[in-house]
Amino acid sequence: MATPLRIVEVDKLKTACSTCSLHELCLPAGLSASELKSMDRMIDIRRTVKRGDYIFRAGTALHALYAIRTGFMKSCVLHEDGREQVAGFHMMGDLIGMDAIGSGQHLCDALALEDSEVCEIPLKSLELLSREIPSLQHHFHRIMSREIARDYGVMLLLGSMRAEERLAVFLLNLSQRFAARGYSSTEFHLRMTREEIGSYLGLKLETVSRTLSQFQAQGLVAVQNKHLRILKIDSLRELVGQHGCRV
Amino acid sequence: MATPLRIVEVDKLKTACSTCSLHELCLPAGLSASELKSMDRMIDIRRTVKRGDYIFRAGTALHALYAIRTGFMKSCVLHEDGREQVAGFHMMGDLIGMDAIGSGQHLCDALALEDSEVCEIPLKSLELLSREIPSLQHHFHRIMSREIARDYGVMLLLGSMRAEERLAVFLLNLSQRFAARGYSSTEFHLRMTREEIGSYLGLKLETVSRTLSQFQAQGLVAVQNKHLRILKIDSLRELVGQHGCRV
DNA sequence: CGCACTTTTGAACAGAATCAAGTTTTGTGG
DNA sequence: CCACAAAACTTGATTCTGTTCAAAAGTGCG
Repeated sequence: MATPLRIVEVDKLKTACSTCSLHELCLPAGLSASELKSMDRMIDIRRTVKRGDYIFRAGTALHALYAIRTGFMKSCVLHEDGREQVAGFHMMGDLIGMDAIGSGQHLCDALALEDSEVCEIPLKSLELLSREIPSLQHHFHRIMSREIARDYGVMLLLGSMRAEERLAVFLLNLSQRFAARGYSSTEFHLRMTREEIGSYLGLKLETVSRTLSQFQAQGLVAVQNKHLRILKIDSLRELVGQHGCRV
Repeated sequence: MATPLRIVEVDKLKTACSTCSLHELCLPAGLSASELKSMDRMIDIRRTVKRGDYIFRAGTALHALYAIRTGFMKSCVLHEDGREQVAGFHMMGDLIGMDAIGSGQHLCDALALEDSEVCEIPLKSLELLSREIPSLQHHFHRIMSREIARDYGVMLLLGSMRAEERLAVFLLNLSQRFAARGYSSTEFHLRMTREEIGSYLGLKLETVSRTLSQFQAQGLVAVQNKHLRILKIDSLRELVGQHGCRV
């Protein structure tokens, strides 16, 4: 029996690892003391990035993957003619830069939407250590796979959902990710502009604004600028998939 | 200087490996005889699938990855409410099933659009062998990364392109993939229906049909049923990114 | 404190979806 | 090999969602 993909749960995140402050990468359980030490050696380079700084840019060579310790960032895919689109928003515990392994060059820009801190993880070191620690190897594969799964969810969103649904999915996804990190699932700050939300969802900023206003009028959320409170999370969930079943 | 992503070249494919008949997976060069033998042992299970057969279904446990030896298939992401969307079309040399590593369950259906042959690659074996053969390990990472890069391209397409551009990108992409496999880049059979093309591109089948007719009227292509000939490939390329720069 | 950026909201417009009808192709069984 | 039914495709007319254009109000950063 085929279980349908639940978009809003695509990137469930496990608990954090206090030892190395990396989340996605720290999952492998049951590591020995020496293995943990190797992990720490591998990810010892920390970088602080200010709001607006690039972590990496499209076209530059891949030096390392980056695990986000704190902060919030976006990645943008660029098209030849100058069009760009937000490919994802990333927060504490996310690993970014994996798109560059294939060609050795980054295919997107990654920039900080607020002052942030990242850990550099040299790909060579990660691969080296992966060969010694099977659970790390498998874990890394799972992280890459989850990124693919997330992308499939976005493709579904962009390809077959109406504006209201897209925004609802977006809010539910943020909610769930904040919750997984120990923050409130119903009240949070939108670190990005309406335009960036629109870019991610394949909508214009006006549409995002209008739809948010509509949600507020319906009593689903309370928005004030970047501060958002989800009032009826179940109604939001119902909204996704109920309307616009254009099969 | 940031080099923008060229969608139509996202999944460039290298030459095939005659030894094991796997393409994406066979790239690592300079393997020793014993390493090649290990590779062959790992991928010794072949499966023939008839047109319409599923290779795997969403919700089922991940048993193996599948390398396509011959044939043509699609993968479909499913939404809770029954909506489904084509997430990709796959042909000789492609590796599918990587979305399932994260959760251990497939998130999409994969089914054959024509009689095909696939090689099963047990994930455990692949990870085991990867630890012994660094070039295989890196190569596998590159394959996963390329899938992520492809997804970013699709996101850009779905999020910011108009119908004509989407179809042009689609045709150029097919053209280039056929060319990379030694087939004609200008003349090929569309193995999928208009509806499946539409699903992949976030369009309705009528729009796909109309746009194809329009391309034909403009002398860009010659279509007859599933047979397609690209007449002005440069015009198609110009079409992408020229129009509809809605930044 | 002021200027630039962001957001909201309205009105007109455009592109693609929907609805609908007719045609062609394909696959199956006699 | 042909006949027939089902599936796939094309094309037209209409509708609707989201974009575009525009203007005003609000926010926040330096």
